[in-house]
Amino acid sequence: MSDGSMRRGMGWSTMADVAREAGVSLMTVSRVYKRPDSVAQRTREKVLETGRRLGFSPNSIAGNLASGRTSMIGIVVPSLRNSNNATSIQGMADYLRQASYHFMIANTGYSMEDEAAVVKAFMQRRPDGMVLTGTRHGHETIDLLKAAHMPVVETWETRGPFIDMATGFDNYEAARRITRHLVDRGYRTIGYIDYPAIGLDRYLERLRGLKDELGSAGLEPTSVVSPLDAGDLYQDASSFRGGALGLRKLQEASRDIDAVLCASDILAVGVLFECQRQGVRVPDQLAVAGFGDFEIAAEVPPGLTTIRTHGYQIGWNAAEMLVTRINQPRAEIPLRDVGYDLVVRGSS
Amino acid sequence: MSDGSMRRGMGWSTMADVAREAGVSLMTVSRVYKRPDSVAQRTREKVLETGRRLGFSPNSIAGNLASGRTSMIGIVVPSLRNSNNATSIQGMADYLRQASYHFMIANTGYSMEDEAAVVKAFMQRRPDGMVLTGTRHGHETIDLLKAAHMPVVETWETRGPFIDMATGFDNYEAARRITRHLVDRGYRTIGYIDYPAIGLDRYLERLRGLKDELGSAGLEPTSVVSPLDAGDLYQDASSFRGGALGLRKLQEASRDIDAVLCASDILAVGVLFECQRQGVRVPDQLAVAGFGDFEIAAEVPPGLTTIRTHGYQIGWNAAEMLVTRINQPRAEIPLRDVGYDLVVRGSS
DNA sequence: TTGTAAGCGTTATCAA
DNA sequence: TTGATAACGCTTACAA
Repeated sequence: MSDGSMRRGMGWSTMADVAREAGVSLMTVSRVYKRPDSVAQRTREKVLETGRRLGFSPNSIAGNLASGRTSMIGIVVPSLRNSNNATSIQGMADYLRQASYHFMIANTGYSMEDEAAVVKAFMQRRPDGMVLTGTRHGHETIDLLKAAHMPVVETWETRGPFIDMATGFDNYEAARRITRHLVDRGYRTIGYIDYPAIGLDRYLERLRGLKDELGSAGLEPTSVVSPLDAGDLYQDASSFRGGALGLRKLQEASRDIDAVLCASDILAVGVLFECQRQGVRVPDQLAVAGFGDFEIAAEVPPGLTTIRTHGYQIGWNAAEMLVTRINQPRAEIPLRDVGYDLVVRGSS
Repeated sequence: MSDGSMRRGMGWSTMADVAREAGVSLMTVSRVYKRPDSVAQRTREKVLETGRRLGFSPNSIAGNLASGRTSMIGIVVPSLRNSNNATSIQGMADYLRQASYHFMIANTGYSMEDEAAVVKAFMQRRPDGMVLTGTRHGHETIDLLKAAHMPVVETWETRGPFIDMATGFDNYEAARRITRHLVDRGYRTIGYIDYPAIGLDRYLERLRGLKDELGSAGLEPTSVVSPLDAGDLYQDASSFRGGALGLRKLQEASRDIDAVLCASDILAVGVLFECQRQGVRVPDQLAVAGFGDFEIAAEVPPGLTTIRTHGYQIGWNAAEMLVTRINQPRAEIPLRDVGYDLVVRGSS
């Protein structure tokens, strides 16, 4: 910051100030900060030195307006507290950072109306791309994004239709896989604790996978409970308790359950805790399995059998696909399936 | 989107398009979208209807440039995966949303150089305010923010000096409080497992509090270990393992430890898991205490004694202070101490 | 209540 | 390699 360079609202010096001080044209200053190589070294150094002296910081808002590009991504997630999301957000953050993009982020609280509102609000800032969680969205949201030709990546699922691009894994197959594991291990009466949020496709897919797999094994359909409860949903963090609650519900529903599959590791760990309190031995009296392979799954005794998802990779992919498409608007970018892994531990 | 309204880079209609179609001036359209009440109802309806028809969405980039305000906040955190941060981020998100602000967020990976780079990059987008985590920052960062007269809130600590505003709690006193609890319970040889990241003031404060409290109780200084390990630090999530590792280090250092205090609940839960694996009874053979009161603290058997921090409130406060200051640049906004609570559970 | 004029600080474009 | 000029789409300030 300096002398006579104060302007209106802010106290920033501008390119014009630097240009005048350095005795070059506005455009030269612009070039120095945007594509330094396109300016002669002597000129560049003079300009940079002047810029430093004036405390100049390029105003990207102005640049955005002039160029029509913002280098900004909008990210929409159901919750900011969900550690699953956190991992994929970190993946996006890491990719975007090295690509010189920033991102704004908002949560919808699992509500489609809120999602629509967020997307609409984000659009006014003209992001270069947008990342959504899941594949189920309101018509308004979809129409808006499509009409604007906004590059969009939907995450965590691989079953379309998609607005534009997608990366994730097959929740249905993953659920079948871990169910098959339980069946192979000899468990016959498998309870399911659903995610405490309604209507998310990826959780519906998991449940469907479980049911189909049990069906093809000739087993009775499972007993399904959900610890759904407004408080839980809003807090989102409170899912250990949800798992404990779910186990109790299952126990009420039928006494002879020998395994419990949970829609997430957090729920499953809650089940393990409840078993410990009840003196139920895992896996002898009850097997437990989760979904996600969060860090705790490996650490909680006796180790939680689960499906490892690749959240970080999903985030990284999403960002990479977006940036690719931004730079090559006509590129056809196919679905990226990051897969999943069955991880067997002591709980089964 | 419509007919002849396609423009340069983007395909958006502009206020000028709407104005022409609706037969009013540009300013009237602007007013309709910014302060609807300042326009006659008939006019307003006509403009809105036209806007809808043209798929008009106000370009806030242009608005920002003209008005010198962005309604954008920059948030800088050490890690996006840390659930402690997640809670306070949610607090900010909730406040900012109702105040019609958006935010961009970036993580520094606990590095001051990265923090400086992030702050510098954010500044180019001219946010209306900035939130930093902690109170220790590089000179460059501090000078930049001060020179720009950027409203800034530092979070999670209450000991200055501050760049501008701050909200948090007294980590030193909180650590003394929970240490006193352990001492009162009769524990005499208290080990400490430090946070696996170096030089963060709030963790240094916690350790200092522990030492001072032990000192005034006339007890031997504690045995301190840190599960520090590059992998842990980078992943940040891997702290359950850090707790287990820390316990083993403590056990090697001295056999007669009867209590362990941890710099975070995650570490403490890792200790509980390790105790379970080793067959160590908690709290009979070893008491365990954490810091944070994450959801798991209440759920893990036998319940974790800990310090409840008010992360959501910290986030909410930070956002509120920022918005207040933005609207009243000369307002003196004092430190907001959200306090802490000792929560005693079965582990002690 | 509505309109006119003058920027806001950059970048695209074309020319030198 | 550098420069002149015209946008970019909106808001502020003032006028009617």
